[in-house]
Amino acid sequence: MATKIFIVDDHYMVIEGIRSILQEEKSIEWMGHASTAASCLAFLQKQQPDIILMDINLPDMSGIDLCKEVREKYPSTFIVGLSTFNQQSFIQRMMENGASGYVLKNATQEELMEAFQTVLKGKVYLSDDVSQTLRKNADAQIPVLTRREKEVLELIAEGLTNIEIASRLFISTTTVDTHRKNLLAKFDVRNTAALVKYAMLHKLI
Amino acid sequence: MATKIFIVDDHYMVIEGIRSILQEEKSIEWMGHASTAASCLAFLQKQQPDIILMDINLPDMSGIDLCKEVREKYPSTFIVGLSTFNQQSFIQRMMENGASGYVLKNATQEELMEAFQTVLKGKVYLSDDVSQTLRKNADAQIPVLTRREKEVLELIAEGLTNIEIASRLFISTTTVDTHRKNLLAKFDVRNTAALVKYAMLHKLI
DNA sequence: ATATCCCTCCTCTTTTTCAGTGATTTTATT
DNA sequence: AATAAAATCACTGAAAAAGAGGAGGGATAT
Repeated sequence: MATKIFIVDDHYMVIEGIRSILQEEKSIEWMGHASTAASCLAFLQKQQPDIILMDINLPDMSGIDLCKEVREKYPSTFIVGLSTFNQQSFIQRMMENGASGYVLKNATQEELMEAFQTVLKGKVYLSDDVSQTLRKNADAQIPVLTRREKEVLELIAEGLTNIEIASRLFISTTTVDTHRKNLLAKFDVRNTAALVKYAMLHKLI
Repeated sequence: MATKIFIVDDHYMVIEGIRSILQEEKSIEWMGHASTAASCLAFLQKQQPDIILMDINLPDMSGIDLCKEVREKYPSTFIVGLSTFNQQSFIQRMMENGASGYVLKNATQEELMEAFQTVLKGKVYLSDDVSQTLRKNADAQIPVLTRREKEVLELIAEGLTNIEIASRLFISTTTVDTHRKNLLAKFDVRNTAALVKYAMLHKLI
């Protein structure tokens, strides 16, 4: 039985590329593609592929969040993350949300096929570059932020002062200050500038 | 005579996608592709295509800088920027550096062909989404930074204080402060946090 | 029930940034 | 050689953030 593959990516060129790569593979059944998270979810209500190749940058929802939702609703469908970004923060969060693999958009046909075979066995597939990135930054785990910390972080990055943030969130300025200090500690940085850079780098804001 | 096309992009899937899209076009001659700026420049020493489709994210050099270099050395070759990012900062800087067009990676075959035809006539082609983005942010031009301002900005984002930056650059702290103030003014922001966010957003650091 | 995490609030001191003005010297550019 | 742009330095005062420490209440999970 052929493996049913579905793609979620908003770039026509990438879709065409994958289609062209998989065309001659007899063991693959191309089920189609979606360019938004919404249309992906709509498709899944009718049919379930074996594997979804999922871009992490989608117009309506983050692929990272979509991954979580799909895994919860359709646990029998495996998800392989697909991205141009070889960054541990993305990979880590994608895997945390139930992805079975992660490949980059420069993956070859062989890599892609190997990823599918590995994932179907219930194992995890990471391309060489990706697993290298993970190993390299094994110590530098991205910190997990609380709901409040995220809110404060976003307002900080927008340029608001503690006083302004406090009045926006209806809390005391000292509380905002505490959150700020916790953020600095979690990210292991010395000041706001480095904090914002770090957060932007890992797409936390 | 067929139009000679060359692609610079480090993503195999995108290359395959474009090749597949252009395959049936008789008017197009596919000259090949490069996945790094270096191999692109090496190729150009031997052959000159009519149009280069150039990704702005390359492993060894920014496509924006590569664009400038190629335009200076080979003025008869037109360049069309290619990116997933529909951001005015990228588009603007690409065009400033001599690109004749800018298309997104979700461009259709028709758009691509239209882009080529327009560019060959010496005109500028921007896909609908892109020109819309430019119009929308016509007022919010990204500021041009001086060499020193860039240096200071980078050190600020790394979390250094004025005193540290001063000693790193062998200048007075008041000078650093002046650069800092100029940066805030140019970006029209109130503090470091917003400055760093803005700079990261537009990939200036 | 008790341990843990999150959110909340407080004081005090030191350091850094922000705002406003003004000015001199280099370095390009025409 | 003239002009413009960039880089350099300085002073003052106000505002904000960073550093250190302590503390209580509420939710949740084991």
